Amino acid sequence: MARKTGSHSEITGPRIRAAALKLFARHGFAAVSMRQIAAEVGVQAGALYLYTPDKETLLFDLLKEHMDELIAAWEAEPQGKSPRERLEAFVRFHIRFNLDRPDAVFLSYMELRNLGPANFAAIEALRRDYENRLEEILDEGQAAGIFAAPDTKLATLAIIAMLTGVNTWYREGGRLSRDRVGAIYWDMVRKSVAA
Amino acid sequence: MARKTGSHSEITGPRIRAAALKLFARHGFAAVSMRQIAAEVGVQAGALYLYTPDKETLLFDLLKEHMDELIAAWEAEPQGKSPRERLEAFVRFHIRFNLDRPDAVFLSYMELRNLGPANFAAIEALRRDYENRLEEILDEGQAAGIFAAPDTKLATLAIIAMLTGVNTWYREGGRLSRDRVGAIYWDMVRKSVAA
DNA sequence: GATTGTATTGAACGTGCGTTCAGATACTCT
DNA sequence: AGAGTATCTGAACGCACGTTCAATACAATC
Repeated sequence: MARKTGSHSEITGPRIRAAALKLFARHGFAAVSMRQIAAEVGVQAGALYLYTPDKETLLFDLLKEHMDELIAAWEAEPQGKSPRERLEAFVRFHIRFNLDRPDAVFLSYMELRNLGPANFAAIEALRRDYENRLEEILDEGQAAGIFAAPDTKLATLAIIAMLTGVNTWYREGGRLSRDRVGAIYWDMVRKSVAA
Repeated sequence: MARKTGSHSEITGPRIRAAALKLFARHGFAAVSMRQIAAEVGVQAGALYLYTPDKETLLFDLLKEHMDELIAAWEAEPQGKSPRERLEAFVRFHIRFNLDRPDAVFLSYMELRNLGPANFAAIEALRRDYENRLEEILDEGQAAGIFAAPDTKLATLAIIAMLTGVNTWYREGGRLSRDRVGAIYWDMVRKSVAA
């Protein structure tokens, strides 16, 4: 046996990335073998190397793609006029975006240490880029006198940690809808930096 | 060669746990081999099995010990009278305790998935126990009318996520002292649930 | 100084790892 | 129909894994 009927790289490629994302998120990068990923796709391990030069690059591509999507999605979001409107948009956007991609979010926070120095630096830079969007909102509000965060850098990190934490407990069909969760977190964030 | 000069279980046991904690936190549970842990201690891999029945139990013992210490330390903390005093004490305690044990905190959040169902449930129960301490403070304050969190359960999770996030960026000798960080976070937490 | 108990070695077990590659089959284009 | 390209198999490489255990050297007790 060799090439399989109906095989196409535009189909197999995405399926490999999807399988890797799911398995890495569930069991951890180091605990997942190339053979397991291949089995999930229904292919032999050797075939994966048509789509990635090695295992680490497969992880890196997933993380890079996630961060690029995150930043692009935020830039596509309608921007409010006031810092207050922009902060509310950020809070609701971050929760919504992350709840749509639990596996990728989990990976981004857990598996950075499995990257080599260059790949690690690339992802870190994207993360800082995203954080800076929030920090700028806080700085503007601070300058306008409508926020009174004791330290906008720390407030940035505190808010992002708080929002990202939603992914650890939120379950679809649970006590609260996504919108309700967004409203509750927005209330806490708003007050935490209020003047 | 067999037994080594100066060898004692009261010395080797803790050294094994310390080496495992350090390596698991740095590289991840699955990525660290028993041989690496043994090498860090200066012993052969077989010797580890005098101190643990298997690798997973070694991880579980580290997590269990950390959670027990966390709860015991909080109970040993002087309890303020008002909910406001107790909340401030919690915020400062959590940051301080976690900054003292970065490796154990990291493990507790990252490696739960490497536990079997029973061990996982045991750690989860301890975590919920700890979270309930904070939730009770918020409920008391809410009843007394001095807090106005929109949802004390979510406020609990949000505050803990925010505080635990300090471990991801704090570096000794950086821009801010631990006390200053505690003060800044207390300001944000206080306002976030303020009436 | 002999005896008993404790701590460790070192080799071995079977298994699975990431990765490579020659060969084989399916698709695409003329 | 046939040539050329894209896709995948299956076997193999050397290496490392978690765990077990008989043999053995040291420590503690008398």
